[in-house]
Amino acid sequence: MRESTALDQMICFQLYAASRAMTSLYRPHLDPHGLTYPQYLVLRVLWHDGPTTVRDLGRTLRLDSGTLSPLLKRLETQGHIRRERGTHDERTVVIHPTDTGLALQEAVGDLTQQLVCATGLTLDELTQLHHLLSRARGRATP
Amino acid sequence: MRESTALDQMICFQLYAASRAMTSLYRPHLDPHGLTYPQYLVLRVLWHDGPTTVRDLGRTLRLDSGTLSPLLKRLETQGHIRRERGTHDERTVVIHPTDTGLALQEAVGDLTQQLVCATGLTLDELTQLHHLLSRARGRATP
DNA sequence: CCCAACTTAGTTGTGCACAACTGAATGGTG
DNA sequence: CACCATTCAGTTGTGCACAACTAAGTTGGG
Repeated sequence: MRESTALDQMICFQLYAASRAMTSLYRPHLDPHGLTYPQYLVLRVLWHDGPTTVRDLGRTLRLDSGTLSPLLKRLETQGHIRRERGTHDERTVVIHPTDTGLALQEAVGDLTQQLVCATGLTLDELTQLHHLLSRARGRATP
Repeated sequence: MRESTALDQMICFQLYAASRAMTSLYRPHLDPHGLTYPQYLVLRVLWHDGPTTVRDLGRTLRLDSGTLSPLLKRLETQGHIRRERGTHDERTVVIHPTDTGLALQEAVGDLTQQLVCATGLTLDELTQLHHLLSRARGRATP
């Protein structure tokens, strides 16, 4: 454990490392279902909000079409989602979860609880962390 | 600003989004020097510690050789580093910063200060955030 | 009505991350 | 000494991220 480097003082590196570490905690739970973490995030939005445009997925997850388009193509190939042109705006594409896509919600289960435990932080600390991250991100992404 | 989704409750998503947002704050400062954020992290280690093995870079940054090898090849092509076989252990490769690599330290300057300000968090909050991230990451990466 | 500015989704190209693997070097054990 | 598990750097293949671009659709001002 090397704590002497100036790196360790850098919030950005901490975020970078913590984000990858947390994602790697999700991997063993998602891999069996053939999902990646970003794919899981897309499905979570669909589970929660129902059919959603690519545009709104991008707004919610802060990802652009350059990232989402190929990701959605893979989810479509796997049979988890279905694309549909918008009716009153032909530019938009509405992403619909399929039955198998909806079934994944039960199959994957609630990972949040387990992974929150894996960090070993108390509920208070997690709330604090959540709050600080929201504030930091709020400024960074106008 | 949509705060109603269950996503917003997820620490992991917050980390994921905050990490990308912070990295994007570094980008305009690093782009002019032809550096990416991970390349900048490698150089920071070299500036601080001097010549370092690929193995130790990986330990410090939590990256494996699959990520570092091509990254280091690009830094070498740019003339910022130099590779050298270890003397008493022929398996290791020691990464040396070149003169131009060292010169980048002055050229890039101290970004931490500016970017810490960009988040709009107080010093206390940043210290808290640093502490919480260290703790969360400590458990996640044994 | 018309067209220029904008929005939307997709493509292309580059550079991470990471799993799985390769091959060379090392070091301990019989 | 011989052998074998381990370590180290690198390669291969897949899937994000993101900049820059394209093409189709929409919209508002003249």
